[in-house]
Order: sequence, then C-alpha cells, then structure tokens
Amino acid sequence: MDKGWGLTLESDTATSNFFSSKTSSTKGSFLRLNQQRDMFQFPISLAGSRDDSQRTSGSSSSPSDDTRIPVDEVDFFSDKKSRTFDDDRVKKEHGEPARASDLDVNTGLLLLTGRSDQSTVDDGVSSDMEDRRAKDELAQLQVELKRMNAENQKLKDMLSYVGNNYTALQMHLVTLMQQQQNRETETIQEQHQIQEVKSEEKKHGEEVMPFKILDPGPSGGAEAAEMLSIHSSSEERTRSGTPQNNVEKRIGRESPESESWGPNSKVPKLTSGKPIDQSVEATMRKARVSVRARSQAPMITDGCQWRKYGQKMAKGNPCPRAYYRCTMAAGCPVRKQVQRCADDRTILITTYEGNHNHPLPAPAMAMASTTAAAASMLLSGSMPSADGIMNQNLLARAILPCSSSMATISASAPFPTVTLDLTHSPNPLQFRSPPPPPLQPQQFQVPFYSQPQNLPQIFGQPLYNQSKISGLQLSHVPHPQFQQPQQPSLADTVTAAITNDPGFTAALAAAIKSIIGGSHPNSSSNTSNNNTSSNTK
DNA sequence: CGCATTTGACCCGCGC
DNA sequence: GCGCGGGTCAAATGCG
Repeated sequence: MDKGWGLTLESDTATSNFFSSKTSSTKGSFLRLNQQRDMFQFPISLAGSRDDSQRTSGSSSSPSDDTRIPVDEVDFFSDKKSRTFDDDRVKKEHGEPARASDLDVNTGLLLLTGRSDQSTVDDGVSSDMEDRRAKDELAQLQVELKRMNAENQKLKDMLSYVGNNYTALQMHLVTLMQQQQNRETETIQEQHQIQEVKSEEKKHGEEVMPFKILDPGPSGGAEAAEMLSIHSSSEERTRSGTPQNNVEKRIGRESPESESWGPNSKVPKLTSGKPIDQSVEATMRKARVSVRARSQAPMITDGCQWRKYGQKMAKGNPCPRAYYRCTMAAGCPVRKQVQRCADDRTILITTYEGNHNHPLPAPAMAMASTTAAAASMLLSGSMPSADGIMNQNLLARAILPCSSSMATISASAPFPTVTLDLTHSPNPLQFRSPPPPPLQPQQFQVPFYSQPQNLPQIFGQPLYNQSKISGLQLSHVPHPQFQQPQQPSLADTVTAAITNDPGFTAALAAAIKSIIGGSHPNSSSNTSNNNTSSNTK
C-alpha cells in the first residue's frame, strides 16, 4: 500500500505538470531545473566516461582539436571534484569508486607535467594556471548546482505537498465563509425552511435530505427542494427517519472519541438559535464520501492505515458491513465503512467519514483531501446558488463531458453523502488505457498524453488526466476486461488514481467549487423549478 | 509477545 | 416502554 507513495513522489511528470499548469513562475522554475539537470548530467556523464577514456586519451591525446579541450576540462573537473569536495553524490554520478578518483588525483598531477609537455607548444604555465582556476571555479559551481538541484527537488516535493494542502484548506475556508454569510443573512428563512423540510420529511420519509436542515441555503427552500429530490443510494441507506436526529445521534456518539473534533461533542440540536459554526462543523464531520467500485478485494487501498474495529450485519444486505478506523495517528477521527452491494457482490462500497487530524503521505492525503473536498461540496451544494441535482450533473459533465451523473449525492443517507460511482461505464473510451503492469498493481496508469483536449481546466490546471477524473467522476470500465481476475481491481486502480496524484484532489476541489459554489446562472431557473417540485415531492 | 482481527455485548436513538 | 437497527467497545482469538 505504501508502494504507490514513492512512485507518486517520483513521478516528475505528474508533479511538473501539476505545477507547470498552476503558475507560470513555477513553470519557469521547473524548466530551469530541468535545464540544470541537463547541464549537470551532461558534463558529469562525460566525466564518468572520460575517466575511462582518460588513460587512453592521455596516451593518444590529440590536443590540437578543439573538441579535445573540453575533454581535458572534464577530466580535470572530475579530479578536482573528487579531490576537493569529496561529494558522494558526485562520485555516484561519476559512477566511479573512490579509489578511481584517487588514481585520478595522481594522474592529474602527472598530467600536469605531461600536459605541460604536450601543451607547452602554446605557452606556459600562466595560462594553464588560469585555466585551472577557471575550471576550479566551474567545478565548484557545478557542485553547487548539483546541491541546488537536490534542494530544488526537495522543495518541489514540499511545494506539491503544501500546495495540495493549501487548496484543500482554501476550499474549506471558502465554503465556511459562504455558509456563514448565508446564515447571517438568512437566519429567519432558515427557520422556515427547516420547518418545511421537517414537514416534508414526515411526508416523504426517506426521500428527505438531511443536510438541508443542517446547512440551509439562503435562497430559501428552493435548494432544499432540489436536495430533497436528489437520488438516493438505496443499498447504502435504506433506513428512514428524521435525519436531523440521526445527525445528532451520530455526533453525540462519535465526537467524544475524536480529539480533533473538539470537546464540545454535544452538538446542539440544529435549531436556528444554535451557533452556526457548530452545526456547520457537525455537518462537515458527518459529511461522507462513498465510493462504489468493483473490487474483489475486501478493501480498497487508499494510502491510509486502517484498523477494523467492528463488523455488523446490515439489514437488507447479506454481506456484513465492516468498520474501519484510521490508525495512522492516535485519535484520528476518520472512519470508513466497507460493505458489498447487496445487488451486486462485486461492488464494494467504501464510505469515508471525517477528516484526518494528522499529516498524511501524499497518496493518503490526496484521498483524504478528496473526501474533504467532497464534504465541502456537500456543504456548498446546499448553498443558495447551488443546485443539488444540477450539481451532480454539472459536476459530472464539467469534469468529464463525455459522461454524466457518476458523482451523486445521496439523499436518503442520514448524512450528506457524495457517492462516487465507479461501477458505471458511460464512456468506454475513457479507460482505454492499457492495464497496469503486473509489477506495479497499485500504480495507476495515467494516460497523460493521450487525453482529449476539450477537458476543462480548473484553477488553470487542465484535467487532462482522465484517470484523475475517474476519481471523482468515477466511472470506470465495467468491461469484461475488468472482470478478469488477473486485472487489478477497479477499486485499487481508482484509488491509485486519487492517491497517486495529489493534483487530482486540488482539481477535484476546484471543480466542485466551481460547479457548485460558482452559482451557475442556470441554477436560478432550476431552483425555481425544483422549488416547486420539492413542494410536490 | 505484540498487534490485528473477530465477535458478541452494549449503547444510543428512533419508531411504534 | 419496548423492539429494532446502526454503531462502537472490548474481550477473545489468531497470527507472525
């Protein structure tokens, strides 16, 4: 499971693409970085080979050629480097053992005399000394460049990590701010809305969407109506009842355990008088991301460490539901439920809940951020401008125009839930990529350069990677191909898509935000329509 | 021996 | 008030 991490970090293409598309400045830096590498590797490789050829060149050198001069330079540098700096990396790249460098030192000294013999044709020692000094400096510069290169690499990794975190936090912040504003302006309407929703809940039972209550939108009941009409994942949540109560129940039970979620475990009933932050936070906590994927494995690997703490037979499903808890840090509130679909045993439903309170490695963080972004999406989706039904369609279409409605919001769930359905195959062409090599089953095959050009760009980051999209859009090839046992499980593949590419999370968050929070002009009309429908429904 | 998993008991809230 | 169901706990068990 950890295999993918290193791969992710090492994937220069992914990171470089991610950054290059982000800002031009970073792009330039990377280009320069690459240039530096080239500058490095070229002379170094020469030096490495040169040491072998040095002796031959020393014997049969023809100094008259201009091309030979750099050879001597490289030769000299190699001696200098190994002698003065004694850099292991340099030695490595030279591909020479230390002993060889020692020999070079000696030979270098000898070459002085020998070279003077040969090159004394021109001039003397003074020019030669100057050249040496210049070469000395060059050698130092090269070593420094090498160090800088290594530092750049580290910085690049750090930057990707920080950037990913930043995006997730930004999304979260924007969502919270919007919610707060909406709350302030629409408190009264909110109350009415809650009552309306409650009455509708009783009327329609499990069709009711809970998070409208928790996070009502300022535009009144329109969004609530939309949300209420959102599709429900039947096999996952069959129970009815007042979601409000369910939320309270869950919060009351789980919050004591979760340190990160604060001591105020008792989230007050979500009436209008309650602090906004608490209800929002509660909603955020309980927002879930459900991933439906075909997998023969008992559990998909997502980069995190999980510990099973319970198993239950869910009603209406012969397959037991397993409960896992994140064990990467003590007190991490993140949990997930794994259950097979009753209708199709090959479908594995993994429901993530909560946010990690500890640093995560890139793959795990990507997945966690994805779920966090989805949770944010749920919250923002209940916003005035957001349209639940539209969101799901827009989200799907915007991210992957070829398909539709792969990301859905569960209305029947007691908590806002984004269902990422990987079991459909709206567009077989999307996943025409060859199966992953058997050596790297967790490695997601990223068809970076074979993607259509019409994919949307989010935050300046083109979604050229459909596999990334699959993480959210979440459609996958249901083909017979997939059914083959030797094929890596879809869940693993999709998970790898999410986890191996930190940029995906940012793209996902941005996509969600742009779609939902962007308040599409269409939403108004739909809102009105849905408003009526909500009343009827 | 330590850790992870299993599994029955328990808690809690909701509906009747 | 009782039963049901979801979720969690913790002792028992298994495994390396």
